[in-house]
Amino acid sequence: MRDFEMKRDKISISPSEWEIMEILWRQSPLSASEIFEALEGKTTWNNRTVRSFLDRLEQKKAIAKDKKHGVNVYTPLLKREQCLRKESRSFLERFFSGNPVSMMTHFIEKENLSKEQIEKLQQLLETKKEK
Amino acid sequence: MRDFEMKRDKISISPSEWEIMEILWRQSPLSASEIFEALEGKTTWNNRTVRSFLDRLEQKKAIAKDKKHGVNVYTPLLKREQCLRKESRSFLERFFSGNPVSMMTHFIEKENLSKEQIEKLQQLLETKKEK
DNA sequence: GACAAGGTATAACAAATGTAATACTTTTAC
DNA sequence: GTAAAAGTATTACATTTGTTATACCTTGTC
Repeated sequence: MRDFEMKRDKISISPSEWEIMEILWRQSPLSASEIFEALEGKTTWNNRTVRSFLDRLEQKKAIAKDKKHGVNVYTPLLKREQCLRKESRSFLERFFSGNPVSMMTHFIEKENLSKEQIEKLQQLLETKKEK
Repeated sequence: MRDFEMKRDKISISPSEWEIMEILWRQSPLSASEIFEALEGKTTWNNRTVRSFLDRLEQKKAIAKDKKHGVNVYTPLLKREQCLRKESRSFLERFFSGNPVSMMTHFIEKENLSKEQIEKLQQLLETKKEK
C-alpha cells in the first residue's frame, strides 16, 4: 500500500464533522457561513463551533481551504463513497463480526419494512444474483 | 429538532467498552482476569486497561460489580439486544438518514455476497413479507 | 476614513476515550 | 507466617470531540 493511502486511511471523521462533510459533498466549495446556514434546522451549533469543525477537518486534510475573494472556502479532499465504505466496514466489524448477512438480518428483523421496501430489496438481490 | 448527539442520561458505550460487554454478554459473571483472558488474541490491552474499562462500565451502570469469594465479578445490566438496536439506529441515522433500505442497498452493492448469502436474505425477506 | 459587521486565527476548557502506573490489600504457595 | 502473585482503589496523562471565547483583521457603508 502506498504511503499517502495509508495516511488517508488514518483520518477519522467524528459525527459532528461528518455533518459538515455531508454539506460539502452535496455542494462545494462553500464558505463557513454558507455551511453554517446549510446546517440551520439540523443543528444548533454556534457559528464558532462550525468554524472549529472546519479547522479540524482542514488539519486532518479532509478538506481544503482556499481564499476566494477574501473569504475562505472549503472543498472536500476525501470521497464520500470511500468514507462511507470505511464507516460501514467499521460498523460491520464492531457489531456483527464483519458478517454482512447477520447485519442485514438484524435490520430486516428489527426495522419495520413496508411491503414496497421489501420488494425493492428482493429485486435488488435478484439483480445481484444474476451478476 | 434532531440533534444527533446523545442525551446525557443515556448510556453510551465506547468501542473498547463494547468488547468487554460482548464477553460478559456471552458469559457472566466473570472476574477481571477471566475477562482479560477472554480478550487474548483479540486485543493487546494491559490488565490495567481492562480493569479501567470495567470501572467505567460500572460507573456508567452498564455492568454490576459483586464480590464473590473475595474477588470482584461483573455482570451486564444492559441487554445486548437493546444496545445493539441503539447502535444500529445511530449508524442508520448518521450515514443513511435513517433509511434502512438505502443502507442495505449500500451493503448489497458494496459487499461481495455469495449466491448462498443472497439466497438466505431472499428467503428471509420472503418470510417477512408474509408476516 | 472611521465604524460596525462579519471573517480569521488562536486559545480555552470540559467530557469522553484509550492506555496505563502507583500504592495499598488480600490470597496463595511455599 | 512470610513473600510473591493477584486483586483493588485511586490517579494520571495524552488525544479526540464538543463547544465556545478572544482578539485581531477586512471590507462595504455612511
